[in-house]
Amino acid sequence: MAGVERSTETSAERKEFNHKQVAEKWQKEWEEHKVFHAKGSSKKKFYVLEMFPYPSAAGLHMGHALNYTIGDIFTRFKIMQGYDVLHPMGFDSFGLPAENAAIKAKSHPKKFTEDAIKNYIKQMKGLGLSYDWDRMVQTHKPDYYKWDQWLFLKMYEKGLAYKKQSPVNWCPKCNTVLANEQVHNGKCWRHEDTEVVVKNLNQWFFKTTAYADELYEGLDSPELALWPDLIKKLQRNWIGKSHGTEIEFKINGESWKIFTTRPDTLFGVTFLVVSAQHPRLNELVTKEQKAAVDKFIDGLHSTKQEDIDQMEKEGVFTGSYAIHPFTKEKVPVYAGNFVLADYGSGMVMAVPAHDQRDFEFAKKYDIPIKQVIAPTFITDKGPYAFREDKKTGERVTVFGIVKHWKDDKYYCITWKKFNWHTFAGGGIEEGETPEQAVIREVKEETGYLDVKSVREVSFEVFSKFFAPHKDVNRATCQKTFLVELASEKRGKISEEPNHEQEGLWLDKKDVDKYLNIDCQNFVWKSYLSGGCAFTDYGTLINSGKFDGLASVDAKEKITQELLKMGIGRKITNFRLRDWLISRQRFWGTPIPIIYCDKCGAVPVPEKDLPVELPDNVIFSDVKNPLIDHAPFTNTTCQKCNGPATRETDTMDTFVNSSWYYLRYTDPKNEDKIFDEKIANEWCPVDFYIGGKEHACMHLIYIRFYTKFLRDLGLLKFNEPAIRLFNQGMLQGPDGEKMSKSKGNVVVPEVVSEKYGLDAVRLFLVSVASPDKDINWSDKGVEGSVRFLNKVISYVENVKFGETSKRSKSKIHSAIKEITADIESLNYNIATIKIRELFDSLEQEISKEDFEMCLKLLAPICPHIVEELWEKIGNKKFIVQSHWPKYDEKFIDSKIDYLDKQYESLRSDIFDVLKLINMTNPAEIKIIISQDWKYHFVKEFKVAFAESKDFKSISAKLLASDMKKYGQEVMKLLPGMLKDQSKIPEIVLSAKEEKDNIDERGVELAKEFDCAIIVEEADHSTEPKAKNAWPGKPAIVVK
RNA sequence: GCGGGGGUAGCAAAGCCUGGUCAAAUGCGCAGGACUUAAGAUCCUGUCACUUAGUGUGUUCAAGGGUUCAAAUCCCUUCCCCCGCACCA
Repeated sequence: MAGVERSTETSAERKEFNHKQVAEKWQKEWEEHKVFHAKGSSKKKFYVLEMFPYPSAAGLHMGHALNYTIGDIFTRFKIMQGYDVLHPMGFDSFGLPAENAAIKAKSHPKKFTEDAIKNYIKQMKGLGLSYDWDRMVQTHKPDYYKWDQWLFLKMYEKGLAYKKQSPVNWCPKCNTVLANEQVHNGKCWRHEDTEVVVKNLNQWFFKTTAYADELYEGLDSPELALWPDLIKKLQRNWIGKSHGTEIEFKINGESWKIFTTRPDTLFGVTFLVVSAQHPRLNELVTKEQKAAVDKFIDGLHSTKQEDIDQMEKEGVFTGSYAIHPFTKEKVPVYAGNFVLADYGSGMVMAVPAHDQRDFEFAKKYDIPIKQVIAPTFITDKGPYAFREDKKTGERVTVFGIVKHWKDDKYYCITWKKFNWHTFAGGGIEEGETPEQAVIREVKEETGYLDVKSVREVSFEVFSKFFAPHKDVNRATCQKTFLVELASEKRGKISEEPNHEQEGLWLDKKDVDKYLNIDCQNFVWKSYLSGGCAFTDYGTLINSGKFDGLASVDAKEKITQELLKMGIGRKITNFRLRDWLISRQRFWGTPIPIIYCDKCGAVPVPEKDLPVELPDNVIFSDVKNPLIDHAPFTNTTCQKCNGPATRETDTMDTFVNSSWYYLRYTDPKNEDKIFDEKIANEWCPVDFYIGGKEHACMHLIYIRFYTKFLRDLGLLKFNEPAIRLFNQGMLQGPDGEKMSKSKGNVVVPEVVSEKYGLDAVRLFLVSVASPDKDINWSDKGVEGSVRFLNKVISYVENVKFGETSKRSKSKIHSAIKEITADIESLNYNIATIKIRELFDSLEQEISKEDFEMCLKLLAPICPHIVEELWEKIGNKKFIVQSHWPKYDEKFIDSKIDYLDKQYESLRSDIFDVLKLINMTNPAEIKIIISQDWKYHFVKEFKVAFAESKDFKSISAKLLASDMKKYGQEVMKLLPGMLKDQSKIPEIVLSAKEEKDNIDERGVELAKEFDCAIIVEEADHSTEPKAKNAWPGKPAIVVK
């Protein structure tokens, strides 16, 4: 342990380069020179935004650091590219934790909040993040939430803010409303013995559903093209647009609506279910059923999620019947616990045959199940594929799943001629019932005579195929029965050409493998499962004039018919609900509404905003202190001047974060929420970074607000951000989420003190792609420290002069790749390339070229790089220098290839030395391949590109000058064809290869401490010379 | 149940979209060597297995199948892990 301890100390300090001082020095310099101030004057603007934090008392953690580093790197990159970058930070400072702390300490949440903010700012500044601090917003300040209230009034004006009854979690002991997070397993977080109850309270809502369609359709718009697909999918799901049909059922003469996405199953309706919470439920309950229904409703405990999850589908008959719009049959109406009151119309039609949930319900309450959709199998491949050009003959068939009299075995039949594996069965004859037919068929085909019982299993199934021997299509409707045998008593198999059939008994588990016809398999599975709903599409049966239609067509036709009858219409439904913004809490934006006995709810006039939270309140743990705070609540009505009281509910904190990105553009405006011109210049945000956990809340709300503000005429765009990025989570070294209880929390200050801030930054972005979760690793950071030390010592020893061609090529291709990698957020790849670049630098380099390298590292390790930048004699900040541009003319792929070749030569020499166990060779001879082989490879590649056939390639090659080397060529060819890795990607010439190795001769001689001789095979006397190959010289060690 | 993301060498993690240059970048770990009185640091080498005066062979990218001259990469099936949503009619 002691050794480890020492090692890190020395590694961080050995260069007499005090990381901490360097970091502080440059942070100060940047601040003094206002390096990160957005000017707003330039045309080339860029807006980088990270989701602002809730300032928790625990302070900034490493995960924040990762999140902000991602944005910081991008910001610096964009500044260097010459953009005027807006990169602000602020605080989402209303929220429960501060209020809870205040309750505990009998203090004010403002104090906790502002202390936490101070701490956050200090920490963030300590991380050297590139924020324009002059633009900070804090949502708990009246000059900010004033505009929340203003927006509320605007929504109220447009009818988008409204009040209605809604259930909330209520703790009877606390006598207060609880947030969802405060409910633990259905109990109050402070009273573990107290059940939370659901209470209906009058609550404020924002009508997000007014924009549901646009929010949904917008996901496909080009404006969100750069949002991650994942987020868009989550939102799509959340908004949940579904198309369906609304149908009216008459119940007791009244009209009741239901919503369905499957109007094609309408004829299968055997009951209706109304939500137990339906406001009009009572109208349906008859006197006789009242007691039962009341009992049922009392039995429903709460609407808490945990309970709902485990709840069985239950219901009770209301006593009323609905009239089926087509069949005019009476179908019973049930009240059920599984129907949502606020989705659709709070009532559903139940089709047990084709909906699993309805199926279970029907089984439980013994309600008839009526099949109206037949599973349909159309053979579309092979000789029996259904043919449009042939006539179709329809017939009804019966099949028997024949069960053994003793064992759990089933009788199956092979139709040799067709290679069909089926159960026994066939057509129905004149005058037969299906049961009679199946018994007859079974007897004929199996020979068994002693049938114990017959019962229909599975659905009627349709299949369509072509019968080649009859030259017609067959469309069959198949009924399936379980036929149980009583004994082995057997007669003659009488089916006519019985030599074409072969029957056998199969174990239950083998049947499905044996059957090779889809519809037979379907009925078998259906029999095994003991029955379940068939929920797929198929062909309509038992549906009057709609029989024979496919589901898809039937949906349309049935809806049309209902429309004609005036009792149905096509509608679109959304899962998205209106946004409940009321919070029975103190620490939030007060809702600017007053209540007057005479005038009701009256909005506070704009000129009286903000409605401020009072400072001198007394917190108790019982309820929102605003309620008893007379100076706040008592007011006068704007309309009648009579006495009135203020709304004491505050707004959900998501309200505050739904438009903050706009306020940053004009944070100090006292007259307006923001200046439209400025906001429209900066926005939408070019690059928005935050966690994916916000997919369905914050990111929906912020889109909603953007659209609302657009409709107020304040914005000229539809979506808040052009590009969205979801960073991964940083986990502890153990791969677990960091938490105090697990003791795996990594604190930014502590580690940057130990390893240096830039090393930590480098590590954070080099472990993995920033959108993946990563694990903290001390060892990993040490690796980053090592690399930075190398860079520092390189600068100490570098000789500025000429850059070699090789380095030049490397630098320019690095610039090209790294620029693209940073742009696309592949920071991890960028860091690897930066490491490779610095590792490849030679002692001598031109100053300009080295500066380009340094710039590439600047966004990731800004402090050290700034220091080195100064050290090599630069005045202006490196962040304000220009991002390097690559020049294609310096990039030489040949150099790369020669480098690779050289590397492999070195490693081959190592191999040989190791193999012959020689440590001090006297001489190493490197023999470059014969000249003709280069031609051979070149010509081979040409021939190979045309054809991969051995004969044609060899013919082509032997027709050329290669004929001279025919014997060798023919020896080499098969190998090259077999293993194409032997084909060099670039073929140079013997001379170029020799020059390359000659050039490196000194290096090699030094490395192996011996004489290096390079010669060409054509002039070599070594027998090994013949082994040489283009790109792979022969090696002889002495 | 629905939806999403994954499974790559001791570990972490690239590669997959756009198949060949992939026994697979890079970092960590580990081993050997150089330097050193020594340790640390640094540098070099190796790190799937076997084999050899050599650049070879074998078996690998969760498992199985398929497409292809060629598969970590494309298609199908199965298994496992993670994460969202959850009675949405």
